[in-house]
This record gives sequence, C-alpha cells and structure tokens, in this order.
Amino acid sequence: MKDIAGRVGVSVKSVSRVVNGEPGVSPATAERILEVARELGFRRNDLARNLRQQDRTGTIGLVLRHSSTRFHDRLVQGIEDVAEHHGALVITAGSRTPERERATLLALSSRRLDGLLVVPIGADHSFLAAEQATGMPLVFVDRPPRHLAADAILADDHGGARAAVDHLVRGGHRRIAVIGAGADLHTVRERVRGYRSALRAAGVEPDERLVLLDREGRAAAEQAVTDLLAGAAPPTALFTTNNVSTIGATVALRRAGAERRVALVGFDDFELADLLDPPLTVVAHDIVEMGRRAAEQLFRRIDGDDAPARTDVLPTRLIPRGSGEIPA
Amino acid sequence: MKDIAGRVGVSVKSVSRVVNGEPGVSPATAERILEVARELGFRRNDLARNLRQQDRTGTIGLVLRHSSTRFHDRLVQGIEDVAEHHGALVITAGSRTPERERATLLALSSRRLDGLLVVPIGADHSFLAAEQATGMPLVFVDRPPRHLAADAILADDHGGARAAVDHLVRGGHRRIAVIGAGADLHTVRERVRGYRSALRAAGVEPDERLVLLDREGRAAAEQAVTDLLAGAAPPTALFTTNNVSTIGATVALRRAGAERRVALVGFDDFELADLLDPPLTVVAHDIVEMGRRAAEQLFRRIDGDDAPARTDVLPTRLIPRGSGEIPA
DNA sequence: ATGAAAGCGCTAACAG
DNA sequence: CTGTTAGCGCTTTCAT
Repeated sequence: MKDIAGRVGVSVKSVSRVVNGEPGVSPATAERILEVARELGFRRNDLARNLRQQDRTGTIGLVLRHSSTRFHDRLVQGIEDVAEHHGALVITAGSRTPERERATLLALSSRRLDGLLVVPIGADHSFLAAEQATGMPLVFVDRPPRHLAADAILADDHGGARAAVDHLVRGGHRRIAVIGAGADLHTVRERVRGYRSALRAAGVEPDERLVLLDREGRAAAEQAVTDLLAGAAPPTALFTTNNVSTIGATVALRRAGAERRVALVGFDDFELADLLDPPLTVVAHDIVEMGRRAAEQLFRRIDGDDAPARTDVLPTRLIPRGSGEIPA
Repeated sequence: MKDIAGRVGVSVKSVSRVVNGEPGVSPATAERILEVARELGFRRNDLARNLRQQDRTGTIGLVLRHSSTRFHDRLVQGIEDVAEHHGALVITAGSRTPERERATLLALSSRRLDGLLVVPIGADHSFLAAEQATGMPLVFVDRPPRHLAADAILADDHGGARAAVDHLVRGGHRRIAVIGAGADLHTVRERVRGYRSALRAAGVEPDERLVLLDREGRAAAEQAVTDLLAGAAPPTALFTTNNVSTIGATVALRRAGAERRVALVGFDDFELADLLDPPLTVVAHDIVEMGRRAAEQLFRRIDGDDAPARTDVLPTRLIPRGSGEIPA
C-alpha cells in the first residue's frame, strides 16, 4: 500500500479505504489508486490485516483424515453450505495420525482461525483446553472429544447398530458376527454396544468368537470373514461397523459363494452399495446434515454463545436392499 | 509474550527465544518462562510471526473440489507425503464453482502461503498472473491452466483413451460409444480426442450419435446409455470418460440385461470396480504419484527454481478385468 | 475528503 | 546470556 500511496501521492490510509471499499475517498483519487494497484499487481496482505483487526479472520478450519468416502464429501458439503452463508472460508487440514492431528490442530489454532471443526482420531484432546481458553471455539464431529469438554455432533451409533442387528434377529438369525476396524474409536465401541444389546434383547448371549474388531482395511475384514465361514460354527449373518469392513465382508462372502446364504448389514451407506449383488442393506445417516449442524454450532460459538458444551445426536435409518433380508 | 515477559521479569525477546527453542537463554530462566507460558495457556501468534518473517509460512494450499473419489484421497496422500518431508502444512480449500475457485485462490494467496496447488475447474486463470508476479508459485494438477503459463502435472488422457478404445477395437468392436460429463474440461476433451483417433486408426469414421458428453452425474449417464441401447443402431461397446459415467453406464447395462453383451471400458479406476459383475476394465493412472510430483515441483519453485513453466505427463495403464474383454 | 500517528504480536539486527 | 530498537503491512483513532 505504501508503494501505491507513494506513486499516487496520497496517504496509505486512502489506499486502504479504496482497497477495502470504504467510503470517504473522492471518485477521482479512488480511480487512480485502483489503476496503480492493478498496475502493480497489488494484493492485500491478509496476514497483516488479520493481525491488526483482532476480531475475525473469516476462516474456519476442518481437521480430518482425507478419505474417499461419501462421509468426507458430504460432510464438507454441509459445512461449506453453512460457511458460505456466513461469508467464511473453510480450510481443511489432514490428520493421518494422532500426532499429526495434534500438530495440525495447534498449527491452525496458531493461525488464529475463527474456529475449528474436528473429526477426531486421537485418544486425548486435553491439550486443546488451552486453545479453548484463548477463545478458540471447537466443535467435534462424528466422534466426541476425549478428556475435554466441547460441543459434539454425533450419529446415533448405538441406536443404528441396535436397529441393524434387530433387523437380522427378526430374519431369524441368532449367530451374528460383528466385523470392524479400530476397536478403540468411539463410533466403533458404540456400534458394538448396540450389537450386544440387540442380541441380549433377543435372549442371545453374545459369543465373543463372533466379535472381530481391529480389522483394519478391506483385506483384513475379508480375511476375518473367510476364517469365520471356514470355522467350526460359522455365523448365519454379519454386521459390519463401517463401509470398508462391509466391502471386505462382501468380497469374502462372494469368494466363499455364500453371498445368498449369509445375511449382511453394514453401518454407513456408500456409493455402489445398491449395485452389488445382492444389493447391500445398510444403516445410514444424513452426513450433509451433520456437517451443517456442526458448522452452525461453530458459528454460534464464534458469535459469542457461551452455553455449556452440548452434544447433538442425529438419527440413523435402516435401508433394506437385499443383503440384510436373507433369512437364517 | 509481553504478558509472560512482564510476569517473569525478562524481555519479550527472551520469551521469544524460549518459545522458538533458540539458544541463548539460561536453563533457569527458560524453565520459568515455559512454566508461566503453560500457566497462561500461551500460544504463539503465527499471524504476527509470519508477517515479520517475510520468508516463509511453511504452508502450501491445495484448491480442489472435494469429492468422494479415490482421486481426492490419493492426491492428498501424495501431496502430504512430500509436504511432511518438507515440514510444511497442507491446507485444502474447496472450489465448488469457478467463482468459488477464484475467490478461494485469491483468499489463500492473500494469506501469503508459500505456494498453491490447483486442480482447476475454471475456464480462465489469467487473473492469477498477478499472484505469480508477486512470487506465489502455482502448480496445476490433472488439468492445465487456461490463459496462464504455469507448471502442470497431467495424466496421459489422450493416450489412455486411445489405449482403451484400441482395446475394444481389438475385441472386434466397431460401434463404440463414448459417454462423459463436462465436455468442456480439458481431460474430457483429450479423452474424446483419444477415442476419435483410435477409431480413425481402425478405419472407423466416428459416428457423432455415439458421442454423448455433458452427461453430469450417474443418473444422466445411465439415461444416456439406456437411450442408446434402445435406439436403432445400438453400440456393441462403451467407453466412459470418468468413474461417475462408468457407474451410470454399468447400471444401465445391467437394467437392460446387457452387461455380458456390451463391452465397457472406463477411464479412472475406482474402489469396487473389481467387485462388480462383470468386473470393470479401466484405464488407471497413479494418482499418489501425481500428487507427489505436483508437490515436489511446487517445493522446487518455492526454493527458487525459476525455469520456464513445464508440463509433466504421467502414463496410464489399462487394467483388463472382464467388462472390456466382451467380444463384439 | 484526507492524513498522521500509534500499534496489532512478533522477530531481525544489533548492542551490551 | 540478555535486552533495545525498529519495523513487517495493515487498520484504528483522531485530527484536519
């Protein structure tokens, strides 16, 4: 700006006014300032601007693990819908490991964004208490914070799993296995809890040999199901706790020629679930809505809402497509 | 820092030194400074830091349209691999429309990131010339810039499409339709060009009634193929220019009961392509590598490389799985 | 309608 | 080992 001011022969303040569309500059000088700005390829330095305007940076951060699922896609869509409405930029940064998650959160916080949305993977978020204390609003999505009081928007993992397994029980199944990744994730624990409570409600004592967690990736889930089917007392139905596991299970069933004999219900819908053979029955939830709610809550916090931390739970729904309706 | 300095009774510079792990502070004072810093929940303001150190912000930006494809996922993985190695943070911002793309690019540029990676969707990037002039390195990924000289890392769209259609021709096909979205995208134009050149090389004059572009989304592709199959002179094979079109075509073929009669080769591999029935033959390229190359080129530019803009083209490969080997 | 001065939080450059 | 001074590029405040 100093440069422009020098060339045009005005003060930097006048340049600032013109650049920011503030009133108080005669059209003639404004015109000359704009012209020189264009000539010089001037771009306002928002680092300096944001430093001075202690108020807001007009940017919120989203920290998650990039993935190729509908979850990623839709969540971002919901968030961007709301952010656009608030005139804010959404910046996403990856968290491939708990350490990276921590580093990323601190880095974004140091950049003084207006607020952060987090789809957490770490096991301890207490280090964020200091960020909260400096007034950085934080909203957790899909999974709650651990060792930290903060807002969270979750899906009804327990209820959804319960509904899935109830559905299988109604089909006459008693030996139902659960296959999943990341036993330690809150979502997984809740889904397994729902699985157990559905079995108990049906008077079936859960068989721990049918609970296969920590099977990371499609191949691990596939192997787990293959082993299960080859075992002494194979299950007649499967419940998978996420879409990667669902796909692995699908492959295993097909390889064993059991896809029309063993029922399968998966948590999380995914593109192509209806194209498989048989089409997959899943428990789904509205992820765009989850993103919207999270962003709305974040902007409420940014706007000064200081009510105690709250958790919102969104409903799930069962989508019967074929794989879950195979009788025992 | 001023706060901490006041309480401990040292200068801000000493606090700065300790906070940044610089030498020149006695362990005793360092300890006290760290203690007070923790107490106060101090977080360095990187806005101010980056403003002062004109040099680097240690952050690169990635501007693309969030999607649930392997493309997104893998590209980010490749970029993060390289960025991590350079100690840089990768920040992603969405570009849902050309206008948003423009706004996002300018916003990130104003924040003085070290460089930007762009998977472009707009039709005119000449406005970025001013950013380049201020020394902001720019690397385009998957699609080249338009009306701007900048580095680009592309896939061999023409060659890949050519290989796909050659493959179908070798299977005896002569009536081959092409279905795709976004006729205006560089990738699509190149792929269609490859389609035409393969046909001409086989002595087949392209039939314009078999060229169905601008079919946005799965449903549109599905409808296009359904109409085609019901028409007077249906094709014996299909070439689809992206994975959404491929999926739409798959659905249409299955609905028409033609999935074992009409051959299909798609551009872009996708999760589950091998699970469909018949498994899908696709033209794939290494997207992680594309991300890596793009990030490497960006860091070269950041490190001062000022050679003329260059374009790198990555090879594609045909993965025969079944759907493309159905004879005419 | 315009501008001068001060300062956002930090670090570079130079003293001591 | 420690501190002082100046200034990054911008906006706020207050004059004119």
